[in-house]
Amino acid sequence: MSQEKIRNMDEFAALCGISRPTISKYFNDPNSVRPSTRGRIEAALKEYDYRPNIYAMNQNRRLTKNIGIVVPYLADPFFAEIARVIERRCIDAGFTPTLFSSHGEQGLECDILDTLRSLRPAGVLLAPLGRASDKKHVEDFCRDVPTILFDSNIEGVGAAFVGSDNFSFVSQTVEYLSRTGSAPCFFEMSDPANPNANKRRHAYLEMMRRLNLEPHLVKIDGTGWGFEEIGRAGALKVLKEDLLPTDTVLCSNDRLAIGFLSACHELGIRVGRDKDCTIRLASHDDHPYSRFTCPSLTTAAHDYEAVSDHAVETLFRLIDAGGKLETREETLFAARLIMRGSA
Amino acid sequence: MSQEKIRNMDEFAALCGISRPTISKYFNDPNSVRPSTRGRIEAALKEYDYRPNIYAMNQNRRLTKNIGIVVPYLADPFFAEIARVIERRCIDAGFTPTLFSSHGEQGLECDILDTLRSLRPAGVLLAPLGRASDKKHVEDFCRDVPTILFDSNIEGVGAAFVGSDNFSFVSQTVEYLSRTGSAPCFFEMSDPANPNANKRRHAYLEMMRRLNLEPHLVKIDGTGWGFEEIGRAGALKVLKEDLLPTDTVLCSNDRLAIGFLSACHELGIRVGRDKDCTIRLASHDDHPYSRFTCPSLTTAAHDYEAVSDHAVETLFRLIDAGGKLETREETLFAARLIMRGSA
DNA sequence: ATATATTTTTGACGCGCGTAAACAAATGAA
DNA sequence: TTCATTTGTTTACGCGCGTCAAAAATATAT
Repeated sequence: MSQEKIRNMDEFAALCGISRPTISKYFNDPNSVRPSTRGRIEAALKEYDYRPNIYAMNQNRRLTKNIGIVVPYLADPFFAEIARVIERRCIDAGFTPTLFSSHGEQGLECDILDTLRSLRPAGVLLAPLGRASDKKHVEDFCRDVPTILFDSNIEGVGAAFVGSDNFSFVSQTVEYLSRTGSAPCFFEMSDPANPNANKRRHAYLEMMRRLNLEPHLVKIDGTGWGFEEIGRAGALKVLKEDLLPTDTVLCSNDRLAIGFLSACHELGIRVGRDKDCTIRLASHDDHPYSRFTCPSLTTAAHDYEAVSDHAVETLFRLIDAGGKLETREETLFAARLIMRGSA
Repeated sequence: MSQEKIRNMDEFAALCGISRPTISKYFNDPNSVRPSTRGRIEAALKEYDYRPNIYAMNQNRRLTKNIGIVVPYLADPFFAEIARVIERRCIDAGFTPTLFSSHGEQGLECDILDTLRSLRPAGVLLAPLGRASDKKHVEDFCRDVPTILFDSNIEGVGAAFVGSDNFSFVSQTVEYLSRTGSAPCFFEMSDPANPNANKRRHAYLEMMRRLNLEPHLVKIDGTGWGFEEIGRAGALKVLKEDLLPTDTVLCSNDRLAIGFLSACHELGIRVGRDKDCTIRLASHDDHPYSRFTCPSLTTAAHDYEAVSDHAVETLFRLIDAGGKLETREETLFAARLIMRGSA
């Protein structure tokens, strides 16, 4: 490789023996130039390893090749994992994804959207905070920037929503638990941040009604995104004060369940299907750690692949369509029940 | 707020009744203009909510206000957490951090560094993959871009290294375990990706030597970043084949320990300090989930705050100094022993 | 070989802002 | 008031690239 540094596209074009506009065209879409010239450019590219200045590119392009990915809480491995898959797909499609985490804070989510707006991205994949979101702010943003919501829906906001079908999650766990033992109570935060939590509660109530069973909601206190600790503290209280209406517990999500298991262990309560167990516990999400809990967690799994794939594909369609879809699409993917040791 | 959209700094300057260069100066450093003019600018800013075009800014600035943060594996809550803290510090200091995850892949780490190079960041905080890194590539990068390494050191690369003192971790756990029961064997991957793992092994051997105890290394197979599964599989094998030389196990890191606990539960082996427990287990890192395992994990904790703070402060010093430090600094922070249920 | 379609070149302008120099105005102390 | 100092204005240029129109070169079909 030659050592001389190339300052700009003009110099590189001169070294190629090709005009600058053609080089520019190549970088916008390598297939838009004749194969023979493409070959010459790529040969020179190997030789001199030139890269166009992104800032100059993005300043003049009407639309950048950037894609924003926003998740509510990156320290949650669930989001870390889904972000990883989405990131990869964007890169493979020739885009430049940038990852942001709202860290559970409304102010930060707003800041991120403002920053994102000035990045003029081709599109954005946004998993909003949910109830903690500044709804108007998100709405305004989505009006200006082609955005797909995922994981957590805000009615009417964004060009499309891609997520999981909460009823599918809960119906499977409730059905399984009821069929194989006693019916579950539903363990959740009294004031959940995520709208999925509300959908899951409704699904639980609906399923119990269909099965002609009496529903029991066990609501625990706590705010923020430290779900494990909230679940642990709530479970300790409920268990100590003997407030559990059934011996079968269905947690709204896995992170609460992880806390619940911790509390059980602390109190010497055995969880699982075995004879010496007094509690059965199941949950939702198939959190990356749920297979390593003690006992491993019976849960309903997101179809990670399907959600990420479809979210990304919808975004690409949206971008191709110029930022507008005829109608707002909502796509929900079914859950898959994963039976493990806890129930 | 007025509705007319402002296209550029010229228009905004006209609306302020102030010249464009002064506006430009303000955005580079609000304190560089007289308080009275600053007030007028900020008043107009509220009125018209103008934001300068980042691309045009960065194209012309000799140095951008961007800071790159690179971690080896974002789905590991340990890195997610440390990235969160660092991100916040950068924002508060007026920089624009961008987060990247190498996802455990050498190729991706190289790509990220290339991308980062063309972003012309003011500085980079890099936690390299470690042994899986393309050392030459990282070295080349660090020569061109002001970079602080953290978490995982590469000798002589980057302007400084900030991390934890592995000897401090291991000495405390080994001392504690030996004093309160039998001496531990050391449970680790036979081919660990992270250089910290090697330092920890050496520290274990050294501590055992000092205490006049016989060391035992238990090495398990596995590659990649799925440490929990590797730890679980390894522990299953070791436990089933009765290869454990002692009843006290010290894991190289918490994620392996989480897998180990999972295996123990599967085999009906009780872990902890109680009379009916047959194994004591301790580890290192104070992983965010280690307090929720069953039993909760006795571990040596990173001083997250100190590491992130010092890494960021060193980077700011580096940036102020124009990208070069007189000598390469290495700062290590001591661990704090956290006694929980597992040992 | 000729006509037609495709690709490339040339030349030029614009994007929005950084920055420098020379000058004007405001400030503050003597 | 006067002079020195800070702060702001004016003017002008440059950054690296997108993009357009017209002309030239090349490829494909007849």
